[in-house]
Amino acid sequence: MMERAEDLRLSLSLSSSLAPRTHHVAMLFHAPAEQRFLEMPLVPSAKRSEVVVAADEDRAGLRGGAGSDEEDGGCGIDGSRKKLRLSKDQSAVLEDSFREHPTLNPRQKAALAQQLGLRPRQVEVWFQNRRARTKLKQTEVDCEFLKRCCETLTEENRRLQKEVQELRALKLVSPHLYMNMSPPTTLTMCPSCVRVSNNSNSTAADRRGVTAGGAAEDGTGVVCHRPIAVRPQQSCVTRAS
DNA sequence: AAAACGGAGTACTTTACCTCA
DNA sequence: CTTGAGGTAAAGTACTCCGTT
Repeated sequence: MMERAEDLRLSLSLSSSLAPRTHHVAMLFHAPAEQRFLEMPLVPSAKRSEVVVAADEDRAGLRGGAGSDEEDGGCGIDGSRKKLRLSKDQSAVLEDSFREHPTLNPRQKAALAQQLGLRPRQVEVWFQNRRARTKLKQTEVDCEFLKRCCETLTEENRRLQKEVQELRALKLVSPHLYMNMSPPTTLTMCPSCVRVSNNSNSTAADRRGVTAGGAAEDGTGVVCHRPIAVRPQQSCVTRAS
């Protein structure tokens, strides 16, 4: 399906490196390459129908030089809008150019239009739509990333809840053992808790930071699951090695 | 400094065409 | 072979932002 071919063409990687470009495009523009867009490997649209390709080639043959914005509105005799399909070559050149700079100045637009035998307006529209597609893809990638973050935090939360429950049970069963046990080492220190953990006068229970309720209060009313192994520079969710 | 204006960009929509069941 | 649904890309429209006058 066309969708899958498009997906390949638009597939985003988090690499910031740029793929090698063809020379004819690089020579067209003198502005420095903008690298804020992600790499999008070019994969030829394999499933394009023969009919369309033939039509594209016909059109490419017919269109000689650059058209103007006024000429050939792309409408049929009855006023209906005729849909333009860009040829593979045209798309490839536009893609290369897009990787070079996702926005065009008027000179670049005119040069591209002339090179491809398109109207400047068509080049402009292609870039607008291309930016929209890139943004959409990036949004999907971001969404996936946040989903994974959410799953990780949910799992971490589950684990911590379980740990609290186990400690509560242990305290009920054998308080003496509980007070003398060495602290679990699965959590690192939350920076906001350093003040409390550095108190040298604190008791073992204080250092453990777990009250009868399973959590400690720092005097401000804020419940704080206190440190176990202190690492001030790391966040609460960082796992000790 | 504020208003008017134009150019360029984005968001959203429409339309034509393609693929597939 | 035909048809309808769903998807995609090209193009249209409305709006915002920003620099200039």
